[in-house]
Amino acid sequence: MVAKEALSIDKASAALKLMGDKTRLTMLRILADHDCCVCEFVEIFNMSQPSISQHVRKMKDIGMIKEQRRGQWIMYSLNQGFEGYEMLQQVLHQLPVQDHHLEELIQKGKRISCE
Amino acid sequence: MVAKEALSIDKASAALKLMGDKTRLTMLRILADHDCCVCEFVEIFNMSQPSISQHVRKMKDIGMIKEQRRGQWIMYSLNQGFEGYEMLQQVLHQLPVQDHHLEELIQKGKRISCE
DNA sequence: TGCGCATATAAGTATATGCCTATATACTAA
DNA sequence: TTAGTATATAGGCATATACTTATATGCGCA
Repeated sequence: MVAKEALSIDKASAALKLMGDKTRLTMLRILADHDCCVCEFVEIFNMSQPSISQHVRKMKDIGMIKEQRRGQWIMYSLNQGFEGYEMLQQVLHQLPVQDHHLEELIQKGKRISCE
Repeated sequence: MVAKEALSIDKASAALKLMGDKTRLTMLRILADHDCCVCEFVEIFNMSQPSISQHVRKMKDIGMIKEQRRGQWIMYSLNQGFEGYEMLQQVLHQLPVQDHHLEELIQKGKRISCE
């Protein structure tokens, strides 16, 4: 069994800085259970689409999340290949499940499911 | 066995924001192994004393670290009673040990040990 | 008391962050 | 091609952050 490489302070602090924003942390907690697209986050956070897009971009830029286009939508998910993925998971598992946001979305008929 | 209370998003993001700074994260990683005083951090980070003092204050203000006066010095340590203590520990354990900073300090004869 | 060391606070400044509106790009479907 | 929807980018603005220097406070000891 190979010893686990420690995460550098630089990389960890960059990841933690992004996690240190309430909006992004909530997004990440949601993504821990379900993939989401930008327009769902816009509904959930009641925030402008460009704001959401910028939060998402920052997380994508450091490899924390990844995107996959599905037709018109781009679905975002946690990137299991992210170097800080284990740390991220450990943090997210200490946080309350955020399913109520998705349930609201479903009630409003706004949940995207591109099958 | 009582189920562990989840940490609120608000409290977690406040803690993560503080951890998201390279200087503070390194301080915390050091404190995971050894108590330190402000003047030691000043040596280690080669930064002005007020800067260090302000970093320390932010972490103290949210209860992440605690202080104990020992004569002339104030020793800082991780606060085991901090609500996010477990999360903090999990993050810190993913980071490389920072003992080299203390070893440099000892070589320079600047390590404080108030016995 | 008064000096020296450790730490804290105040005030100023440059940069970073997070939001907005306006606009551009990408895809779908008529 | 054109309209409609989803997302990204650009630019601007207000606030937050991280540093600095100057000064105040707290403690130990002669």
